Amino acid sequence: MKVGYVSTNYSLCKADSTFRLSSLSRERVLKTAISNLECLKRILLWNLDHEILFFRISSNTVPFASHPKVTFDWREELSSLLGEAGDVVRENGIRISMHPGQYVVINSQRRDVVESSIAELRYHADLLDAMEVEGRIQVHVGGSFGGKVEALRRFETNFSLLPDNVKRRLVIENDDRIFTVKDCLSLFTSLNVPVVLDNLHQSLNNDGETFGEALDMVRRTWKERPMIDYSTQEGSKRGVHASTLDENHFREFIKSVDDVDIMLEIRDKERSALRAVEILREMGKLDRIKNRG
DNA sequence: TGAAGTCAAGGCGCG
DNA sequence: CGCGCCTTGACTTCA
Repeated sequence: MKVGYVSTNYSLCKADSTFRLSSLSRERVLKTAISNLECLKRILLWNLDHEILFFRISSNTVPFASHPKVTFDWREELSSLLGEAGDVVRENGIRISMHPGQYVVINSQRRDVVESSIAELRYHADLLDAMEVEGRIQVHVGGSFGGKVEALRRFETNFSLLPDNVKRRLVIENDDRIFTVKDCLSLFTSLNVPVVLDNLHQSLNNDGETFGEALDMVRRTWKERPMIDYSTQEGSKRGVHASTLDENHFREFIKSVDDVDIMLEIRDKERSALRAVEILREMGKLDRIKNRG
């Protein structure tokens, strides 16, 4: 199994810097993106030294890349840095995901929202294409306007509008209020899109199945090893991610799963990832680094 | 330099 | 019907 964390590394550098739309300029986008990509490469190398082989790249890497005001070719300008980061990923068997924000709503009933969602997804896929890596792009189903059945149908309809490089990379995650694992599985049946299982969301929003049953079901949607999101809740605040790894919970959790890669959605990022690596190693469940025996 | 004010975007729940 | 919430909240301006 591999363990990963999200977007940036607090002890190393910031890979998710952005700025205000009001200060948008070609120079500002490039300056920030260069700094984010240099940091990303440092993080990936640092992660290798610490046996962390899964990483979620920030959607902020190239700020405003999908905004209509960004008309220049950022891929061209950033190609060598994108290539360098991609080399680190490929040469070491690192697994990559991305998770666009709440404004990507594929099943929106508003045409303008669908269009901007497609643009944002295209940016994510283009970034991974430019890095020449096999990364997954993880989204939620979206809103429930008109009822869940209608909303799922709208997702299926709008899915056909996505560019091929997005379709190939897209995976769907169960959410904590509306769309359960079972709902996501119905989209796998119609669209062949794998399902990312989030344990915290599944515990808050399910159809009576256990976590183990949910995992068995989503496993069948993946050709490669399933990705799962792992978190626990911070106190009694519904859906709020823990500030740090609950080691006892994690240990028990790990006993119940095999053959998955685990993305930690824990707020202290690399700190918890280091602890999780230790625990997996202890339990003999940690993937070794490619080409290093 | 610290604090206050503002931020691209959607959708939902709550009052 | 308008507002706050999603977030280790962060950027930017103002004093």
